[in-house]
Amino acid sequence: MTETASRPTLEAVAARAGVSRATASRVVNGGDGVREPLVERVRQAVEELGYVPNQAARSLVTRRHDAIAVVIAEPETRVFADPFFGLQLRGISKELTAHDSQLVLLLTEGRDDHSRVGRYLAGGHVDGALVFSLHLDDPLPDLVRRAGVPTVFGGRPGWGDGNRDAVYVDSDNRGGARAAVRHLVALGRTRIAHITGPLDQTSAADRLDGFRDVMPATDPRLIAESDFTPAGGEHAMRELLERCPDLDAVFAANDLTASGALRVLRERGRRVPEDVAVVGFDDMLPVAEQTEPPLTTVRQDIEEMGRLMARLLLSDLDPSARRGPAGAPSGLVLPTTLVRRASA
Amino acid sequence: MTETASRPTLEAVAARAGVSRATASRVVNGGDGVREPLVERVRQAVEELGYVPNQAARSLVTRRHDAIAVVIAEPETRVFADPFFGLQLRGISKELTAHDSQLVLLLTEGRDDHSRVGRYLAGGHVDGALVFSLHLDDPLPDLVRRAGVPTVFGGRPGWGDGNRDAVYVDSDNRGGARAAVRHLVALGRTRIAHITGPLDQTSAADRLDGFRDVMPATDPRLIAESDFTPAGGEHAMRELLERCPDLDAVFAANDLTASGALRVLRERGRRVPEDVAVVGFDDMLPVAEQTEPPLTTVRQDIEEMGRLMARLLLSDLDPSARRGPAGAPSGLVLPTTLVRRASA
DNA sequence: GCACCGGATGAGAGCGCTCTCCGAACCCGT
DNA sequence: ACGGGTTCGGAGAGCGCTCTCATCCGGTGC
Repeated sequence: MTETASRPTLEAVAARAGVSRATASRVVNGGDGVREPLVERVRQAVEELGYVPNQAARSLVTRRHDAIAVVIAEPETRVFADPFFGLQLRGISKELTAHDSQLVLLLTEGRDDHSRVGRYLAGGHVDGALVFSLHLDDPLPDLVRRAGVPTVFGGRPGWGDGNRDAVYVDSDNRGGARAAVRHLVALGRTRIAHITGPLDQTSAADRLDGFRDVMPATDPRLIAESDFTPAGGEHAMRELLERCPDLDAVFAANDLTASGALRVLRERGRRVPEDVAVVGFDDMLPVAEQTEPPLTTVRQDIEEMGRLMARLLLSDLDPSARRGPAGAPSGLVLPTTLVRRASA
Repeated sequence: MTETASRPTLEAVAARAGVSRATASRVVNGGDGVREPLVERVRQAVEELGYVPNQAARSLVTRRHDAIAVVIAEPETRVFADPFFGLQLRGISKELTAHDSQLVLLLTEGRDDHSRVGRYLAGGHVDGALVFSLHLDDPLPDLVRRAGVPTVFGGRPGWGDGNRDAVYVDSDNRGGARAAVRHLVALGRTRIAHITGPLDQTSAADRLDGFRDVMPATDPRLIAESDFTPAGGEHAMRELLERCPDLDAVFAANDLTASGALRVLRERGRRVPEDVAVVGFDDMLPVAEQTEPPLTTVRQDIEEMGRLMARLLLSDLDPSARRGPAGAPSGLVLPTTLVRRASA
């Protein structure tokens, strides 16, 4: 115990158990085809020596790494201003843990950093990748595809080039938007405005589509493009009030935007929800619960989304559960639910 | 190019460059002691073949992994409700990238999961660890120490057992709290209350200490223990108003708590900041900027904290820059700054 | 009782890399 | 030109593991 020596090897375990390295290996890897008494002896040796397999040596021969990369590409610092990724990571982590896989986190640092990620993925250091690519013009999906690593995307990637058969998990942005707007309609609102997110992101585009599904003939002046930020929400709200002073509801593409809109409405003396009903999207708790009044919004199960991505990837990697090349479900969409608070 | 064959090995590079594997290796690892023309030839071969070193093979012999673990131990889902860890991760990632190291993320799933992390760290899969352990009674620091992996802590760990010489990076919670309270004093406030965080976390304890530094003789009824949540803040604020209706300022241990307090103050008709001035802590943007009124608070440079942790760990690992065993700075405390908004 | 069979075990060959020798080549001074 | 010192480059031994194969065992059918 006092020895600073290196960790025990399989060899040592085998010696202690009085078996060959091969048998020891078999036991360590599940023990199939080894008779019980031997299994027991090896197990005990492992225990006594505190043996932990050397992953590097193992990878060298198996070419598996029991590790997957999580790539988060977001130039903005904004990324972590919201709990979104954190929750996804949590979901991913849970699933990976259950499969004894490790999570290698790759954050791209600015626009030029993509090649580093590409090189890493192509380098075969991980068994697969979960990629969060939010922008339509993001070079990342392409890069990843070329790296030839099994990949699952978080959020529907833009339909560039070869992304049509990309595997992804997304929440039902469109359906959620529909639910939100229908809720406003049910409230008797007729002049319903929409503050969009940046439309180069599929989530924002899908939410806009959902809005249009319910309000196909809406006055274009009731739609203001924005950027998912509170400041953007304020700006858009001012614009909308100017263009359409008679609006009686706002569906904001996310909670941050909604909070900005709320502020402007208050400032202009419009009561919420009496004069103007407001619905957000995301159910970003620290925001949605703290607005004045608390925000009615659309919740997505973000952690579940992460978990699902991981599960999908892992099943993709597991040869024993290989899905047919055809008919593979390439997109998985999680339901969203409306959370009623005070704002609508 | 069409071949699905495995990636090129050093052997292949060497062959193509017309040198031995050893020389190729030397070039790949910096090229010291190899003459220019050969270096060039090898570089070119690497380029042409798209050679990427097999990290597993390399680790097997060097016993380095160029990877560090980031351990985040937080039983609550709360963790990612705030951008704190995200920003730290960003800082850490930046620093690691600059050193060609990878980031392996380990999230503990509940109380019983510590042993898994301990095993992983002890397993020698990573070169070092950055550990976020927020609770005084957290078993993690102990575990990590026993795993014998070089470690830097994020946030001052509790002074349990052998933690006295733990290396950590923290922000100046105490100093920040002092600044916050001094600001309130400068505003002429005399009945200043403090809503604490959970006092089993060093950050909360340190902030309380800072409060006491400035208000040593404060009425104990002006201190309410809470839990860093908005709901907790509401509860504490109600309690405080009941006990001390004449209070004219509140220093909340974090922004979430402050937002809850703000809501109660508004509900009770106290004007902020006229009747009661409020200061928070963290400068958690989505919250602090959105409260009504916007929150005066204490900002900490979280990303820098992450970066510093990584730098510290890496320099610890780098034998060429080995610091003396004695006199090693074990704690690094980053400054905090007061951000004035409208609430105080 | 003997050839035969199937399953459990061991021997050994690598996986791709680094790094320690060593020999070869080259520099200088004389 | 030649010896002594310096580099530079190559050969080869592993790092710890998995996995194929050969081996060996006990049992079965005739």
